[in-house]
Amino acid sequence: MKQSQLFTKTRKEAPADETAKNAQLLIRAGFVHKEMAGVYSFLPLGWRVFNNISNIIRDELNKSGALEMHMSTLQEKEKWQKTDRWSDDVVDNWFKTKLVNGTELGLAFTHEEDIANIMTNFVSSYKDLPFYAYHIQNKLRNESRAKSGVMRGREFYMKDSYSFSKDKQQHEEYYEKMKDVYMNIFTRLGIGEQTFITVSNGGSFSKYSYEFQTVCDAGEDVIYIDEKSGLAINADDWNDETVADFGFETDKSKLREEKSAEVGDIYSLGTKYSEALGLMFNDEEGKSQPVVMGSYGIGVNRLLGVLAEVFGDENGLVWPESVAPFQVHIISINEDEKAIGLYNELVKRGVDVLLDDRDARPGQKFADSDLIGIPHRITISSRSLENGGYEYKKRTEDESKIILPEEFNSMFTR
RNA sequence: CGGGAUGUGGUGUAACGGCUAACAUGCUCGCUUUGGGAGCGAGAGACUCCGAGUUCGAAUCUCGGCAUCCCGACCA
Repeated sequence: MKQSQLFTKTRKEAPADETAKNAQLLIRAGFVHKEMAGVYSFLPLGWRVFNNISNIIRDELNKSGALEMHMSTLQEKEKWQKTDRWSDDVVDNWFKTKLVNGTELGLAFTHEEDIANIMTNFVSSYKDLPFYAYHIQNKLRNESRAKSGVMRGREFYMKDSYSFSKDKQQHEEYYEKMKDVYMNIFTRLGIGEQTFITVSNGGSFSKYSYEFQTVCDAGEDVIYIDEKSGLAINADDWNDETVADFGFETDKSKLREEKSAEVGDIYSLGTKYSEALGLMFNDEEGKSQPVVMGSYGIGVNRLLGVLAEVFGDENGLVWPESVAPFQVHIISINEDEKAIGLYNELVKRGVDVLLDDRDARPGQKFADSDLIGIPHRITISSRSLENGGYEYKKRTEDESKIILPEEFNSMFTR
């Protein structure tokens, strides 16, 4: 894409009402627009990153055997009454609305009820199990307090997967596999090093569940990391029994304490939803049994915020290669012809390139490039050409070097 | 939902109860400039969040509302 066509602009200063680093950088660089507290729109650059994150998640989930689908945001009251989650006394963050005829509807804050109900149409035998589905879509929660920029909003995006199994054992197989699938995702997103599988309480369904916590100053959680096992425990769930069950060091001070942001979680749901919504199958003996369910979430926009938090520096955003809005930023300094030539060549090779062809001064182009945070920068100027080629610099490095045009042939493969 | 704070051109800030609400940045035009957010000049851009009240006089004080941020509670 040519930057002269990019309608968003960078800003020198962040709005005074944003204190979170992620929101400050994302707004300054033109990735998101704040609609209201806890509600952000994605602008072209931000949406590219969002989709790159989504696609990595998709890829890994598809490999795990899950199938992507999409559910509705408008939800019928009746389904939620079956699990006793309609009442505002039980779930206090519903957004509810009405049809013109007065029928009450809810705007989905999660989708367990919906998917369990949908699957009643397709499950009747143990031979239908197991199977896995997922969706990536917005969820609406009437949070009493939005905070941390794009990391905790009232409208946000989640990837949620659901597993449907005939028994606990079958369920455990996929559940355990998801730990690896999730860590693969976070590794590909560039935060594998700082993301820890974290023991948490399992709610009413099972004794324990697992969260995926990324070490991050802007996080809302505190975790204790056992460096030896690589496993962490959520500070909220620190108790003698859990510590013993997982063999954690009993002396808290010997563990590494970090602030962290929850980027994913995996839950065993048991048969709570299947029983309530009638998601049953006939087992080998022809006896009716409830399906054993699991749910597995990843916060997509939260990840985008976490990446901005974890990698952003004093000059702006620093995107990992795997999710950057573009792989290469070409900056032309009065050498548009040569720059367009390289641009066309790279585009032909399938590289995502942003070409700064604006009529702007070099200083501004460099500053904008740093702020936007594309991993590779190529400067084409009379100076670089005199030195025999193009000037190349990584966003994460301070020094640039001259690279000959032909050397680019082997570079920039995502 | 409890507690605290703040609302002034697009953005960031200033202004004692008293002149035509100031400065920077961004934007437009002209000239000059061209390797780290250029310089000079000329412009456009505000019912000071909304509504009441106090006062001769309100951006400024009081009350109410709305909005935003922060701490806490909540986070299926």
